[in-house]
Amino acid sequence: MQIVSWNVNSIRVRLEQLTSWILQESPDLLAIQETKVEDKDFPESAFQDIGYKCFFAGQKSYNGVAIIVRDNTSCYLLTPPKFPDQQKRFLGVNINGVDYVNVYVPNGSSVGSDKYLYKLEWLRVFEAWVGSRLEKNQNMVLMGDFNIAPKDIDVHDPKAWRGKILCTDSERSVIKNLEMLGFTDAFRLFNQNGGQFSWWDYRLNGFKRNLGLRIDLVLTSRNVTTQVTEVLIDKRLRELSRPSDHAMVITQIEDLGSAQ
DNA sequence: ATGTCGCTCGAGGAGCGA
Repeated sequence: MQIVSWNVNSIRVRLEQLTSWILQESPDLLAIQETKVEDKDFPESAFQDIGYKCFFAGQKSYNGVAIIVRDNTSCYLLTPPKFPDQQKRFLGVNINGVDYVNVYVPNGSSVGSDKYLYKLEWLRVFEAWVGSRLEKNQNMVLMGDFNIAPKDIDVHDPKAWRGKILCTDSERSVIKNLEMLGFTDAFRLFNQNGGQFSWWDYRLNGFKRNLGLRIDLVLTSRNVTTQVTEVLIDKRLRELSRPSDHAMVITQIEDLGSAQ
């Protein structure tokens, strides 16, 4: 099972990049964030034309998530948590007994702002949902744009970012709490190096200078972690003209015998 | 270094969010 997380930053602008990539790589599942499109305008047929089907939860202008799978994939949608409002940031499916949960965690703007408080509240609801869901199903993959750099090694300039948005102890404690539930930051199973980022600001020529953060994560539950064989950050689409500001995270998971 | 994108509203460019 090859699964991909990508913050597309407008699926309409990046549609050609995305469908071309799918045709080349034939992934099994894509979790897409920041589609920025209402459901009635989601470009569903572009994926149907290449043999994939879509689930999507969108809104005008902001946010929006989608899960794209092969059209013969047998799956059902998960019931989302009760979040504080209607922003479209969560979409989960179950395939062969494994939950794939796609999240676009609020950015939080700046520490202390209303948006920051909303982010922490949203994360509290999410964390509680994960805890209760785990009691029913121990096979879980949490993936998406978490808008949290888990550790200083995930930040190009930890001193400059210390205590700033995406790097506060309050945000990072959410990752630690999920780890206490048994989840693992799968990328770090295979790569302990610094300088490994998934997002670079469009400004300041951030990508070419590798001024990035690793905020796009795949967190696997204990049962799944043992089956993960590879996690890569694929920067190829970030190198194209008119790129998203995020790179893809690609994860390979072997079959889960116990999950069937 | 207020830097760059994408979106909306509405018809040109300001304002918002990231």
